[in-house]
Amino acid sequence: MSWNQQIVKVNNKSLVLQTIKNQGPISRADIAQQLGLTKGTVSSLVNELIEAKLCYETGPGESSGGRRPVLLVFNKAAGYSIGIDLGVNYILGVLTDLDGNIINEKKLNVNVETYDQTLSYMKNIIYFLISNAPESHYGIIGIGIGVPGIVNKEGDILLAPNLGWKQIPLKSDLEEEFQLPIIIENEANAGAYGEKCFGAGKDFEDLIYISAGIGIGVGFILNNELYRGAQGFSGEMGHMIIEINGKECKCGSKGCWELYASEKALLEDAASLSTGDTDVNHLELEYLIENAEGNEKLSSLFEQTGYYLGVGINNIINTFNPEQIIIGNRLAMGKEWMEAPLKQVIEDYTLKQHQRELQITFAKLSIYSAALGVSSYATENFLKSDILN
Amino acid sequence: MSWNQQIVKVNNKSLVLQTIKNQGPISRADIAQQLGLTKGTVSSLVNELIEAKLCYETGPGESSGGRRPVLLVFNKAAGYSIGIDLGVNYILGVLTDLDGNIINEKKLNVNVETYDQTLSYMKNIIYFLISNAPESHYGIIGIGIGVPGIVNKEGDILLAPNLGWKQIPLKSDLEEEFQLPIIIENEANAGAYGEKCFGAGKDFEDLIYISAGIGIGVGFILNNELYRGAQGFSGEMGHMIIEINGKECKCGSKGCWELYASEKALLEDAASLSTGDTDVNHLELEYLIENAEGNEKLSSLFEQTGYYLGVGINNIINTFNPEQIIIGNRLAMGKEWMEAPLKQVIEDYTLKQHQRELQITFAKLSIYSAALGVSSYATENFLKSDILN
DNA sequence: ATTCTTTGTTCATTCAATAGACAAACTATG
DNA sequence: CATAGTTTGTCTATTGAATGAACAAAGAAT
Repeated sequence: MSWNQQIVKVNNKSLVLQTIKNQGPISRADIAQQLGLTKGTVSSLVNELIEAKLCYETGPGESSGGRRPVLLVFNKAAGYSIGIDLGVNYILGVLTDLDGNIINEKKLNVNVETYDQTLSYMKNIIYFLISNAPESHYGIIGIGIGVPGIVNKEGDILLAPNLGWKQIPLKSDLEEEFQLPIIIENEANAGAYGEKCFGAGKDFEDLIYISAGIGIGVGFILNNELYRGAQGFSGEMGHMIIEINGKECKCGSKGCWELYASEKALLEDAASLSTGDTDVNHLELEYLIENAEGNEKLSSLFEQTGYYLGVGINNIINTFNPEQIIIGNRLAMGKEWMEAPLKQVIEDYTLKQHQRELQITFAKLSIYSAALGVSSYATENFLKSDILN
Repeated sequence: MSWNQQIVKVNNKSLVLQTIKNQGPISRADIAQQLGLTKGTVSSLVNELIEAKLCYETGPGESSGGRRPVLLVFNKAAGYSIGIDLGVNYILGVLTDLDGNIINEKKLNVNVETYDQTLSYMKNIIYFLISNAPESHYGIIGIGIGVPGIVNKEGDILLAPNLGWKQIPLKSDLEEEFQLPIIIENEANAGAYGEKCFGAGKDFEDLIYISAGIGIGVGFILNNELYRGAQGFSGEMGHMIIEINGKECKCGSKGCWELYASEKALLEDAASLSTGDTDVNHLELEYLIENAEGNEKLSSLFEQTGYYLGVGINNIINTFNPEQIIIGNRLAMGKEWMEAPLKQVIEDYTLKQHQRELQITFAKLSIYSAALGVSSYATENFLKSDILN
């Protein structure tokens, strides 16, 4: 609520740590100048950070005409974080250091069915990652889970249509099992955060991440922070109406964006192409992408999806005026075919002012966006926690 | 950048002032308990606020079993703020005290034409309000202007289609004239802020204000703050595509929301009703509303507009997961006819989770939303400025 | 009349940042 | 190579904002 000296100290210590983390190796003098603190203050804060094993001194740096500086680096191995991407037909777990480097990973290609079954898969992955983690001062500092569904702020999954789940107390189940800080996040939010921290969105403050998979979800980074909405359900833009009286959607509405621009829509259209070869096994996105070259029907299907993606993105841009749009999740694999028609829609339709200084890119972290996002979120929570006291 | 004792003091003083402003009359002891500060700290901060004329002691309050408290009240007359709503066919100016009460107002019903002409109207209104303002310690503390167009963060109007303006340096022109802090804000943002401070949105943290007039603009209050987008152009949702290959829009796109749900759309449809009575003078919203009763063609036109408004609002809700939607500006006058169909669309189409704990209302401040919003914004800037040092 | 509560002030204490002095370590220069 | 100038990092006295405890004033309760 109110402010006092202790809060000042914690905030300044956190700023010093962030500076070392982002710009290290860096000297005390440089930190002081950048943050506008005195050298003495920085010295004492750094000493506490060193004592807490959050950073350490490395060799001396280059002199710039005087005494050589002692360089400080962030101790990325002070602990390890776990991120899980719970997909519809896979579970991907990563163990990362505090800088977000993947140290270990495990992927299970399983179709999610019952919650109990899936929970046990997840626990196995987590136990595997924990038991193979390197020794460290803080050990495992937290676990983040990205989930394709509607998650409230308490960490319950209210609804995950593509998993067929409802009302799942995932956070408390995992807290009970692991006695560690647990973060449950919508998969699009997780992806947005991942790309913001490590991927295409590194240098941007206002970006929108579009998770185009079986369905479409959207994650918002506004003013450098994830925006979750009043109850935590923001970003369900797959159900934005882009065609009044359009196709009927399972959600009860009509003309929803994801009926036109999702992987599911693409696969259904591909099936109805009925080239005689309607073997359902071939109807996988990977297969379609491989075979689009030279197949005009298929490639124009991708172009159509790109067009429809562009329509929704037009709406997003006019709404948010973001600096950057990142297209991620499985459909991003079709970049080669979709990028041109997508950008054409924006150029033709979107308000000109919004197009200046706007970047539209595809995700850089491929399948790791969401897992790295939640892992990094857990790390950030840890670095802003009581360890600074 | 970094933190120190002075910042702590300013923040605490600001908190004390806000507490007095929102909850006054209140005692020093109550403030201390609420903010978690000691009585001594509050005492000394309050004394400085009294010295700065920002609050004063009023009579003693009721005893709760001991010494009677000295009650403090915010000095709403320490200065006055000016808010201007620049409409397409009117200019409304208000002078408010620091609590947002309207002390004086002046409305000009003029059709905006050239910038120079309009600027001179505005200056006249401002001079009128300034010269008739009561004596006060700080005098006029700032001027806010709400503009129906795209405004950048520097206070230039980049584009105001309904005024026919481009690249107008409004802020610097006014600063030069009045030597006062000037705030230029998009009209929808201004309205959102007004309703948040004084109207339907008082107790909400995440709300969306829909300014449905000739065009449609939208203002976002997210986490209690106005969100403006990367460059300040957020909320241009009138150009959200809700019908692929729909009607052509002047913006270059097709199927834009405001082609279906704005006042302009309604008027055009009404004109094409051609009941023989196509006198253009009658084609004013006020006239249509008055005559809708008993006129089925007209009333169903309003219902249709309500339906289309609902479609866009559905998209907004699924996107933002707000606590509240406020429909404002001129179309809000048609509440009687539009509310039911509008809410029906939401009930039928919007994801059920988002509907819980969601309120959809019409603006409470009627034509004053925007003017009060910018005036209040100027006030807030003043109360968080150097006067606290 | 006495005791207990509550309010608001005062003052010594605490603690984080600051400013400035200083030693150590390095560069540049004649 | 000796000297002067720079840069780094530490140390110490000082500043200033919040704290906590004591206390007087004012009222309630008995």
